Amino acid sequence: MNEKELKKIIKEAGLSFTKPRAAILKLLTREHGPYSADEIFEKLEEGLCDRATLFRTLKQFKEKNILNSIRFDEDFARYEFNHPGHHHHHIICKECSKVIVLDHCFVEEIDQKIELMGYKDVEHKLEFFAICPNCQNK
Amino acid sequence: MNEKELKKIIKEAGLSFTKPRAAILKLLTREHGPYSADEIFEKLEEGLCDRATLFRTLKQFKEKNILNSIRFDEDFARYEFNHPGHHHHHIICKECSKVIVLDHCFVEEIDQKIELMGYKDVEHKLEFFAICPNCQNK
DNA sequence: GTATGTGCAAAGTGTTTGCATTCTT
DNA sequence: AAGAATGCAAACACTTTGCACATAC
Repeated sequence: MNEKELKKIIKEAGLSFTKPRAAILKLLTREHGPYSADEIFEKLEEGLCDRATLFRTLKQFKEKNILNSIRFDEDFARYEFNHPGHHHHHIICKECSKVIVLDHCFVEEIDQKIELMGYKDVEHKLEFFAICPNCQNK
Repeated sequence: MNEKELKKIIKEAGLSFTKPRAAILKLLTREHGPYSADEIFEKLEEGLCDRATLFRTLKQFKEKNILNSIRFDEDFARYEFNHPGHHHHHIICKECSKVIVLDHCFVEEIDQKIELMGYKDVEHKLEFFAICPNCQNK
C-alpha cells in the first residue's frame, strides 16, 4: 500500500498522519499476521517507533476499526488489518503456532439466531486449534 | 459436589487432595463462570488460599483437563469446570459483560472438514459478543 | 519420612500513563 | 500557533517463581 492510501485511511479515521502510524499500518496491510505488539515492534525499522506509541496506535486503530485484535490462548493480543468485508477465521497449529486463514465464515446464520434471542450488534470470534500436517511428521 | 467427589477428581488427576484445591474445585463445579482468577479469589473464604497457589492450581487443573480456560477480549484468562462431554459456547454482553451459555455447538462439522485438510486433533473456540436485551433499555 | 503443596515476597510480562518535547495541520 | 502525537521513564495489572515452612500420603 502506498503513502497516499495509507494517509487516506489514517486521515479518514480522524487521526493525524505521522511516521509511526504510517509504518505500523503499512506493515499490517502488507503482512496478514495476526501479529503481537512485540512481533510488530521487531519488524519495524529500528528507532522508528517507541513501544508506548505502538500500543497507543494499535489501540486507536482498533477503535477506528482499522485493525482487529484477537487472542489465541496466549497472554498477549494479536492484531491484523481489517480488510473491509473480509471477515475470516484462523487455524492455529498447537505445536508450531503457524496460522492459516479460513476465508469462509461458518456461523453467520448463528449471529442472526442470536439476534432473534433479543441481542443486538452481534459479533463473534471463532478460531481452530490443531496440529498442522507438517508438525505431524516430526 | 461433595468432598468425596471432589477428592476423586483431584486424586485421579494425580494431585494430592488439599484444602485450597478442594475449595477452588468446589466453587467451579457449583458456579459455571467462567471466572477470572481474581473473581475466584474473591469468592473463596478469606485466607483459604494464596493468589500464587490459586494460579498454580488453575494451571494444573487446566493441564489435567479438569478446567478449561477461555479469553474474551480481556487481559486476563477465565476458567470454568470442564463438565465431561459438555462442550459449549458463550454470548458475552459487550456492555455489562454478562455471560450466557450456548449448549449447542454449531461447528462440529467444520472440525471434521479441517481434519480432511490434514490437520489432527482439531479443537475450536467460538464466542459471541453482543449487547444483551437488558442493556438495550438503558 | 519423603514427596508434594503452600504462603510470602520478589520478579516477570504485557500494557498503560504522566509529562516535557516535537511534529502535524 | 494550537492541538495532537511522541519518547522516555515510571507505573500497572496479571501471572510466575524461589525458597523456607507445612501438609499429604
